[in-house]
Amino acid sequence: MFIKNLPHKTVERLSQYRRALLMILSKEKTHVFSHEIAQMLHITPVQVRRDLMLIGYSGNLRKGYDIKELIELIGKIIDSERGQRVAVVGLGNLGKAFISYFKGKRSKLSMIAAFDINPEKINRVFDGVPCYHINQLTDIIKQNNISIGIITVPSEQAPEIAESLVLSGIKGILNYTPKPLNVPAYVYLEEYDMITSLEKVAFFAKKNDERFK
Amino acid sequence: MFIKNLPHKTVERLSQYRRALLMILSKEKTHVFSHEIAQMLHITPVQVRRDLMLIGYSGNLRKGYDIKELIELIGKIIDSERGQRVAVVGLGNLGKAFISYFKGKRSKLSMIAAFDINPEKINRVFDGVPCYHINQLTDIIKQNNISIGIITVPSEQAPEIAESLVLSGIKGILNYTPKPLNVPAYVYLEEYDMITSLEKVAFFAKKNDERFK
DNA sequence: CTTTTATTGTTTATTTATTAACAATGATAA
DNA sequence: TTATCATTGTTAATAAATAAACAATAAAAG
Repeated sequence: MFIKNLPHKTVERLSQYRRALLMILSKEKTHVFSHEIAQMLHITPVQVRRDLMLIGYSGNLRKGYDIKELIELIGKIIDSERGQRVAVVGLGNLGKAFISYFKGKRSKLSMIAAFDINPEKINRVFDGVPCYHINQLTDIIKQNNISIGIITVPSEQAPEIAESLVLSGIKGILNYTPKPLNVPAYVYLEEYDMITSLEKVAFFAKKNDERFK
Repeated sequence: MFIKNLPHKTVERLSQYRRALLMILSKEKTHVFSHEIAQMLHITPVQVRRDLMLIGYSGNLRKGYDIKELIELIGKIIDSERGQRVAVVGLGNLGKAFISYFKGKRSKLSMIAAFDINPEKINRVFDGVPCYHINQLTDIIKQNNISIGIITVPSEQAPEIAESLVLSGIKGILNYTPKPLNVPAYVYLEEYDMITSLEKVAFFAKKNDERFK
């Protein structure tokens, strides 16, 4: 399904809507109102309705949105029809955390491989994901048509890993190291640094505190 | 130091500027141009200059910005003068990742305590951080005047942990579970979900790929 | 049958964030 | 001394994101 130029933030929220909807799906409810979704995610009902408008979904005036239908539609929009395969590079704590957290999550993404240099980890399986030596990276990625790479290695090694990933034909990179990477324009890059997040929380917590006291 | 209403994004970038500046500080350079900072972080030089304008920092027309001075000024603005203490709740892979990643990072934030329910972890020290049982959470937080909490427990437990943190007087929470939390307005809450990030990368990687092929 | 109510869908307004434009500066070279 | 150059600092313009406003609708109540 094709919708032109969905805003970045809307894409992010669609993923969150789906997650939230899956959580309440079990609870024998079949429909949900925009303000209920909004409350779950700390946003406004207008925001929700606007996003749903953008993806062309219509709810029922009296009952709200059909949960199952909406989950399905979001999938049609944000998932790739043929699925996408993912690899984690770096099986330290963060890499392991990602894999175990990913485990059992539905969706069209499948975690295919992990890479490390530690001999104790290589050729073992972690939460269903086999670990290979980093020097097999290109081969495994090409063979399995893996299109997304998650970088969780020590930051010094991040640039060379990124380069290998790009050369192996990866399409998107999620970088969890504090080292900003350079990749060609045809590779989508997202960077996240935990310390930056923490410092942001610290700043606004301090500020908030001053405001409320 | 006080600057009124620094934009959210600017605060985030200030933290990144500092990180980047600390990285190049060693390299015997004393000054840096806006376009150099920009290149490191994949943003525009104007963005950098604008942010620095907002915090009232002036560079040298010919030499650029004094790296040490700028690092110091950013510290005065985003750090709390008296420092802030941090605790991690949940010592699984993600909690451990956070602690080990945090280790050795300067800044006015100090990691004081970790909490878990696993007896094998309790009363041990991880990367310099002592682990306590969760039922000691309130006591330890109050005793040590901890103001920031990071939640890395399984998502079902997140709401009760958040509640305990709030009752213990925490000022800011960084939630890494996919369960959105509710906290009073005087507590600053930041939520991050790895799967959402991954789905976003998957979406834009797919889109990018179509555009470039 | 009419009014009230709660909701959706959409347009318009506002706010926030980014980018463009350009004057001012002062070192360097002509 | 004068012109050239690369840079900063700031204002103005644009774009992206959010929120407000409100008509349309259909169920329920009177």
